[in-house]
Amino acid sequence: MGDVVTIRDVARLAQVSVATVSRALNGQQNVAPGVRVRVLDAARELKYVPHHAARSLSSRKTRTIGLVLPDLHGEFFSELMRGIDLVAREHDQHLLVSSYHGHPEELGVALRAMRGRVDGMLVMSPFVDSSALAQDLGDGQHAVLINTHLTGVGLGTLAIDNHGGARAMVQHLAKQGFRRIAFVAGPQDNFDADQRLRGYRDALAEFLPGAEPIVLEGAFDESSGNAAGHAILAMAERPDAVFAANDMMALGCLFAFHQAGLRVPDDIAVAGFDDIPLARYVHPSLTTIAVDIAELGGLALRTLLAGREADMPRDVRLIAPHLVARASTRGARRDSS
Amino acid sequence: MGDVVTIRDVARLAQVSVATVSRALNGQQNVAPGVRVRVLDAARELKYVPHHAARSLSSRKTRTIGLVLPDLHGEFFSELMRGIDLVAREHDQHLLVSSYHGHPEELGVALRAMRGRVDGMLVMSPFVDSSALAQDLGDGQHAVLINTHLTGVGLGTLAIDNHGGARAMVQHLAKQGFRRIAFVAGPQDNFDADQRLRGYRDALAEFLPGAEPIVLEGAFDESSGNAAGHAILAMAERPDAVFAANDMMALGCLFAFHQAGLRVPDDIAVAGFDDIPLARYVHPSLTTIAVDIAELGGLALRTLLAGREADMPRDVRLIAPHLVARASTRGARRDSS
DNA sequence: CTGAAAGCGCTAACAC
DNA sequence: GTGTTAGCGCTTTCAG
Repeated sequence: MGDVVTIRDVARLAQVSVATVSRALNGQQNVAPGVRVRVLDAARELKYVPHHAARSLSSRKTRTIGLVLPDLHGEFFSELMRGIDLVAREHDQHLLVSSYHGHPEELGVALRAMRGRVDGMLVMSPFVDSSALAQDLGDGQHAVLINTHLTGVGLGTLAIDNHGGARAMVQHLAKQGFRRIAFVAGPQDNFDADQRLRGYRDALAEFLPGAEPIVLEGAFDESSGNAAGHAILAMAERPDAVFAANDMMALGCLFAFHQAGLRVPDDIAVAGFDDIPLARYVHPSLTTIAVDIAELGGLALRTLLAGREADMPRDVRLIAPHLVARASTRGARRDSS
Repeated sequence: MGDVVTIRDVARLAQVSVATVSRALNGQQNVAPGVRVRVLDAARELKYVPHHAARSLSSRKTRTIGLVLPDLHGEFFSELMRGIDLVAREHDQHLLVSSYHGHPEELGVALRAMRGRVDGMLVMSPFVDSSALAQDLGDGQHAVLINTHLTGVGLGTLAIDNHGGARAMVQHLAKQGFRRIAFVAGPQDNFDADQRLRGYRDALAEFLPGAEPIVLEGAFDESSGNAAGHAILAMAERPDAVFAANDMMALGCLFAFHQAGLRVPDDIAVAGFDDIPLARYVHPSLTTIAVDIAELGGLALRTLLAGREADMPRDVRLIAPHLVARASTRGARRDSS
């Protein structure tokens, strides 16, 4: 147990009081230059490191921010964390990570467990109904929501513009000459999935008035996408393009069509959403909507950090994704508009 | 600022002393049943949540473990964290995550910053020379190393058996009938890369005695793999198989060969290491060595947690990876041995 | 500029 | 069983 060296030891060695040590170490101005040097030397010699719990108990600051996520699976969260970590480091903040493992009912526990450990938190709750969140966030906790649908609680929110992204994709497909565009939806209780579906419907009405929406169920994973692909193959009047609510499902479709001997995009076009790394490597490469997830995370933290000084922006800020046109939707016709 | 409710408020409402509140809330036995109920009710009514910093200052426990990583990029770290998080939750531990962004010199800072914040830490330092680590870990800090080469400091280590994995791959290639097996190495200062190279050399001597090692430089990324692929294409006496030290480089090779019109595996076989998700989706699907990263992380945490009670195992425990044979190394001949 | 001292909110002896 | 009290290691008035 070598970690017994406290501020007192430093004070003794430097022949000053603990108060002076504290001031010197925290870079305050009212310390005589010579004394400061003595303190710093003593601290270095003893390898003194301030004890965090003590410091945060008395200063009421933790210099750490909490990150409450639904899960830790996959590339989305790793990218999100990376973006957050970059900004955290910039502001010398630590990151306390917690996942509630897809169980919304554990979200409250996770949030409460952060009391006294963090100065603020970033919370993500991708469920359509996040109202339970409001209670656990009720008190003066600083928080910013990520991709979470919860308004009227005075919290800032950063989210991906799913509606706009889906709209851009439908527009692209229409421009490429596709006329019967099917949509493979995501989980019903997922807010992102819901917005993408709405974007599809709205854009269809806008760019292909008269075209009927063709919506298939899906669950954001490859196998449900594959199933949707087979369902499409079995349709009497087959669509000429499929837009899946995320890339994994689009890949599932792609494989279903491959197996059936269809050529993509000649026989049928396929598009996804997210731009996962795989998207550019499959054959044909997948047209999709790219989201800068790291930016989403970084911006969320910046919002949180800024909110502690000024008033927190209470609005929903949307991150605009962009279309990445690849081979899987290369158009039959070339009507430019 | 609703978080002003302290243990005192609960004590007052429940008409007991703070000590009793503490005991009741911490589930100690010496509390009268009726009193316990009163305390619990009061706590619930006031929405009391213990203040972490205060608790850990006085109890000298933080119930959190630190995770110090070289980076947060990509699937390896996300899987590692997922495995760790699973075990952490099991033991009701929080996770403080910190990355030193590939700068070994910042590792010490990261480690020191954890003082008083964690009960122990999981540290990963993939550099061949991790000796600087020893100093910053010198005191009685509980720690377990992950994929880190540092012996003699009395710390447990969990690592992937890179040597064994590379050996298994060479054996597989030899069994498939390949005779001139080239190796695309990883960064020189990376410990995993170094061990994989050794495994290749040793296995070559073992399974194909007389065959000369053919080693190309690489940097663990796709472009260096691609460059190595082109270098191989330019060789007078071309190898019939390429084993890259990781999957991304193997993919780079694959694309180089595709571009050159070579057929894999008929003209040349390609193999990687890691089994990233992409590996099964490329064409031809990539033979590789699969590592259960989540298990690596989970086991590391278990080791850390166990070490606090019993004596920490000071040895290096190796996680055995396994061969995943796919299309990219389908053999020309069928000599079984 | 510096020191003494009062807490921060909680746990853990130690009494009763 | 329960209350009193002394810290945990640090920051922060408040004097000087």
